[in-house]
Amino acid sequence: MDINKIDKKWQNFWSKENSAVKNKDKKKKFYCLEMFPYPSGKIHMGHVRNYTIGDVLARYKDMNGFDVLHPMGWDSFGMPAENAARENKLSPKDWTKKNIATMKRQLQSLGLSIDWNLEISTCDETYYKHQQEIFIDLFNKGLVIRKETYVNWDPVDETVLANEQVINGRGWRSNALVERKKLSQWFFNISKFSNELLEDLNTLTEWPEKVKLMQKNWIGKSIGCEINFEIDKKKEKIKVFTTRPDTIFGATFLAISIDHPLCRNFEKNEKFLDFKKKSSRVGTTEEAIANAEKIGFNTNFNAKHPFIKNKNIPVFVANFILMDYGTGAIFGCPAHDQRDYDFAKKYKLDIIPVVKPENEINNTNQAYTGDGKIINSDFLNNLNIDQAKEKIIKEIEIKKIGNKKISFRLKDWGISRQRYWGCPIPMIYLKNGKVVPVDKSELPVKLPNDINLNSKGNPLASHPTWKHTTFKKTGESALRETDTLDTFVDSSWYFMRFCSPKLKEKPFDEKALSYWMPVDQYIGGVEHAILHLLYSRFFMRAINISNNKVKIKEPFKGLFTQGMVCHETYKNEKNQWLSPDEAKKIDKSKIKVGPPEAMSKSKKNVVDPESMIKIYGADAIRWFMLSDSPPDRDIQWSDEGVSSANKFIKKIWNLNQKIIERKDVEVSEGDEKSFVSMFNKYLFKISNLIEKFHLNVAVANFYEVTHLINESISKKISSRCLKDAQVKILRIMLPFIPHIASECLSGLEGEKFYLNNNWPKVDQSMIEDSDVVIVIQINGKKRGLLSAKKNINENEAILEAKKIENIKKNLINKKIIKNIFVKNKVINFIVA
RNA sequence: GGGCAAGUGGCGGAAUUGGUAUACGCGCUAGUCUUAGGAACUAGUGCCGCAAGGCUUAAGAGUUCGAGUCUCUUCUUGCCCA
Repeated sequence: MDINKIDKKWQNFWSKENSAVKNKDKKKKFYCLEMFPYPSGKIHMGHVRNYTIGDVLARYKDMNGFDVLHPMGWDSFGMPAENAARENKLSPKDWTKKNIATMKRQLQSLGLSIDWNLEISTCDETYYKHQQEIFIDLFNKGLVIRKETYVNWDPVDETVLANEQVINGRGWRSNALVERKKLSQWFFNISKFSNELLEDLNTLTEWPEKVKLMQKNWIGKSIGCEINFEIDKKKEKIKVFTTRPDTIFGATFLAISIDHPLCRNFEKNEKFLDFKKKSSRVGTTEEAIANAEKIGFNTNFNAKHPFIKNKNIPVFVANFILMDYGTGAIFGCPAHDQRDYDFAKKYKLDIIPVVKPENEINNTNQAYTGDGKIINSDFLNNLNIDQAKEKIIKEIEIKKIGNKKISFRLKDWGISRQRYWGCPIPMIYLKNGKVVPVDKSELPVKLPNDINLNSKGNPLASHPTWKHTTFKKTGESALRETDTLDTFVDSSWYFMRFCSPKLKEKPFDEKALSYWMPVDQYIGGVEHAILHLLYSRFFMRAINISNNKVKIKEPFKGLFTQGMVCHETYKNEKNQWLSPDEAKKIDKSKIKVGPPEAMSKSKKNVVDPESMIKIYGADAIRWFMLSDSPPDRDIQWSDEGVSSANKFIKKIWNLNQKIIERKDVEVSEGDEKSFVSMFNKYLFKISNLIEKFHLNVAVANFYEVTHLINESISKKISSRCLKDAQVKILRIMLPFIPHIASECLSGLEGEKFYLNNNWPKVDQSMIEDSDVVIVIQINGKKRGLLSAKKNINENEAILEAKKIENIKKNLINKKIIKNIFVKNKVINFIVA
């Protein structure tokens, strides 16, 4: 058996006979989608796992009579192409093309049931042209806005980073310390949908709770209120946002952001400028701010406490207040907020407790943020926190000094990137200062090929001619926007494009879209739980607004997040990482073995899928990926595991040969019947397991059923019956190990086996048992088993149970107080 | 610091509604065949014990005739947020 030959044979067959293999009478559509890869060079084991899981489902649904859409594409814009291009002297386009060719070949060598006719690539003009159209549509609907904001500036990559691209104050790719910079940027108005995106999570019943919770926290709805504080010496008021208005009587200071308008008063104040410098060194992430030392600048203004007569509280500028959260100002209640507490301690401000904990023991070295009764608060006293919030908001509204306010953590999505290898933003700047969309007839705005990637900053901006254009309507000269779109935009609608990937006139055909969408099962890594999925949910809604023929709101009906592929890590005596291959060659005593971690190039604990496929064949790799762990948990790569998968593949083949060659034997009706019964139970069980994504358990049952058939070869069972079973089991194994299953099936049934590749039907009459095994317990401990007719009644069962030797023995000299009888399951004798 | 998961043999992991804990795979042990074995096959393999038997799902309590599964407390690990 030449595994590589078999792999090739069937892969060729599938690519040629694609439509013939597909099911003929379709009942219902099924859109099976795995997250498309970034073409970084080669596929890795994570891809193998992701796409194998998806392939099992796609093939399973196909065999069950669904009209299956199972496409693949490339998320092919992005910075690595630029970096690699600089190093390799290949243009980003050529580098990307080369990688796609390699990875496509590798994916095809896995035998995936992907319809490659639908392939798309986000860096193709034919794709990004439509993205530019969508951008303009959204702009015209007011969903694209331009605003000046503070951004996270990555000084190494010279680009703007989204908050989520900043990890521990550093750029996610460059690892450079991120700076604050004020820039004019394009934004998608995602915050407009905050509440909807939050509320509609409830409709996503086929999403993991974990992911929904992460999205919920990310959107971060908080109910609070705004309060206007009067300032002495000044006419204007300070508007404060708080989620804890119930603690207003504990307010002992106001704190405003460095970017707050009131700070203009100190633009020439040396002390303030000094303070500003100090605090800009702290990052912009919430985490960095929370961990940084709290420092402040005393404005010497005083604010009037709105509920306590003649009480004034000082106004500080503080480094832990962000202008783009709430109103950029808060009232500080040190007793019940840790940041305020730290600040108050430092500047010796009053700390007035207003919430009394239910269970005493108030640690006075920190703020108390738990539940309790309100104290020291005039008309709020004795209320609990929720009651107090409600009452104080009412009071504030009556006094007309503020109002209830719902605020969200979710910010608008900044999409401008100062990069070359991305979708050009189709906007132009007119001489009169207006910014208008490019005329749709002029799309796509193409990326130039002659580009100098070694220029500082944005290569498109430094291109000599590219940005010069004319405004079609008037013919006047104009300048192009030189920023490109965040690549998250590319992946926010690719699943819509797959519904009509070749369509030239528009991004998608509405009919095709409403037929295929939503994606029935989306499969990918949990690392995209927040951003990609949230952005896609936003896009679907935005397109609902720009195109009234589209009615679908949620793009992904079902979501499955698979675990990572892990491997032990190895270090040599010099503390350098070693690859598994290198580690094998070195004396074991000289190697430090670390715990399994996600495969990563930096730790060198990677295994190359292509070389594994060459050695073991695609099926063995697929089988191993599915067998060792539940799909949603991490899996640990092991050589033993793959080699045992390989053994199993060989065993299947050998078994198949035995069945083909088996002569007819004397048949025992009883043997055959019990075989068929057991076999049908497996069929039933395995189908259920696949539906529930318990693929590793399905694999375990495949082992069992294979053993069953193997053992039955020497029994008095007709060859016709065994062959029938073998055909059925190969059919249901086909989604897992399609090459060897097809090879064996064609051996059993001839080349045309695929014309009838429906999922085998379970013979329900064969899985109903006439006998059951009842567990006999004494005082809850198992003491015996009773085989009996199904539905045996209590009296009879107890009589039979007492005849069992071990039960008799254990009941000697004991008084039975009570019998517990659960039909077909258990008898429990309670004895004194 | 907060939220959410999870904790079952030497390892990966099974276990409809509470009803035979440890399926299946790896590893290990012994044997058969072989010039050889990192091949194949057969048998065994949770722990303690010679055995009878007892114990066992992170630890401890609780509910129940009966708990891996439900409740509470503690510990540990992972993820997300701060």
